[in-house]
Amino acid sequence: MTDNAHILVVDDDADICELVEAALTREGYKVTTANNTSEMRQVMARTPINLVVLDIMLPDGNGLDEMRRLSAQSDICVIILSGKGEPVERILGLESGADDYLAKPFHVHELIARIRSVLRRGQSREASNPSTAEFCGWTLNLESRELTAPDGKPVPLTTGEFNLLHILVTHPRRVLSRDQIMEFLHNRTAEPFDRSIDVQIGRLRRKIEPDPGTPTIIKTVRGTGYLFAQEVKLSTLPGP
Amino acid sequence: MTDNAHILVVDDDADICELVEAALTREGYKVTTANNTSEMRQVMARTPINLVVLDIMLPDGNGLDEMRRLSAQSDICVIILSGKGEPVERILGLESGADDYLAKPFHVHELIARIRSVLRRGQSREASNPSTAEFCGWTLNLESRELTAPDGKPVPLTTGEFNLLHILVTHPRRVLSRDQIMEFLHNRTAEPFDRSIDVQIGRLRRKIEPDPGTPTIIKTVRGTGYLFAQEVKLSTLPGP
DNA sequence: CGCAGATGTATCAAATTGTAACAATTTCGA
DNA sequence: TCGAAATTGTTACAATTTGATACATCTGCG
Repeated sequence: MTDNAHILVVDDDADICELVEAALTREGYKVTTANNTSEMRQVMARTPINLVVLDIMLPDGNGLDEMRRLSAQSDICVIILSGKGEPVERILGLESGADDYLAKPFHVHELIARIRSVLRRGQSREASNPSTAEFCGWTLNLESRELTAPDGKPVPLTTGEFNLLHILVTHPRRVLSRDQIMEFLHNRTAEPFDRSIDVQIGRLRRKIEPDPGTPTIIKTVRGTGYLFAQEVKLSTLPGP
Repeated sequence: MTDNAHILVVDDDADICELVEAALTREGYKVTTANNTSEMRQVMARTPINLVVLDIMLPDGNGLDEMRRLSAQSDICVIILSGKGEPVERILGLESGADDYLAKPFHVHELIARIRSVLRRGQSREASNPSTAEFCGWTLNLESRELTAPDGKPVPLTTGEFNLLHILVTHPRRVLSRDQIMEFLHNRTAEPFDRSIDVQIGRLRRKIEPDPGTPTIIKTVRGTGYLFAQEVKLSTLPGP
């Protein structure tokens, strides 16, 4: 499925479409291109697509709305392309349905890497619910609630720290708002001046960031929320 | 057994029932649907069900109470469907005897994957009523009620300690609320300021944890209950 | 620059859990 | 049946975890 995925590239710039199509074809993917929203809709109506690479700045209307509808009902993955200077973070909230994003201009290699990553993630998501999450050498066991450092030593987590990290690693490369996190943890929305999430994020950072002062794993997205910035490998270990 | 499992889908939304039924039937499962709690009860009274997919937001009362009783006594697996915004801990631990949960709206593929996973896991539980449980080198004989340390020495357990360890090892990697434990041990619910479970947990930890100060086998989930964190091998025949 | 809003974080108070000590209860043998 | 020993539940207090608050820092903007 991953090897032979069918990818739809949607961009109004024909040069970009051509370039990306060539590169992805070389990688062994089936590729179709579309230059606007209506073409995209047509293609998707008649062809089973696994992943869409979508420029959000299309001339004929907002592809995002369309996308949201699609990704809500199907298993289609979405990678967003955004113009430079775009408030990327706002687009990448969970509601958007996007799996990853890439800012223009981008290297084709980077896009290919993201596509692989997203497809792999989608596959394992489909496979079953993960029991472990690996990132930057760390391993979080979601069943036994144990965190293991890159050097193999166990790092104790409190209940709240584990729960927070749990949400983050299962939604990597997505900006999670404080409301979303709060809802996930306590089924309530964040009060106007609620800082509890920030404090917990801080405590978690002190345990897993190499330099908590300049975080590289859990990044802050000012005005929006937090982002698990590293790649996560989710896997399902146990099987009789 | 896994291949030909009989699944009961309980949801008040007829569309969802139909959709899920069609998909699961395609997968080769026997499927029955119910639109409310009383229908569910009727079906379960006359049909041997292997797994229940249950919407917790049913109009006619809380199916969870019913469910808890069932799953405590039988081998029925439960997958909860929840509206979004329910905190995971609450669903998977405290409230229910659920094996997994899925937030609405969900992908049918995702549900199928979870069902497979749960049935696979549940199979070993179902296969037998085990006579021994092994974990981290320890062996608990469920018939003779004897506990053997990794070094082969017998460790005496009191009745209460054995019963507590019994429910823990037979529900590994699942958060058990104090209420659930209390119900299992004494057939009553925990009083508001009842600390007896905590004390017993502490006593058990002192006997089996390498370092009772930082438990790795029996973990606390703050605000919810306790969790047997390590893998357990249940077997029917007395261990070698 | 300085301001306003947002985030980082030390500190404290409240809630929850761990545990020692003791009382109540049960078990079991004489 | 009685009583000693073992077990269990209760209570009080210690330790930990968590959320709230206050203030320090940072960021973007004029």
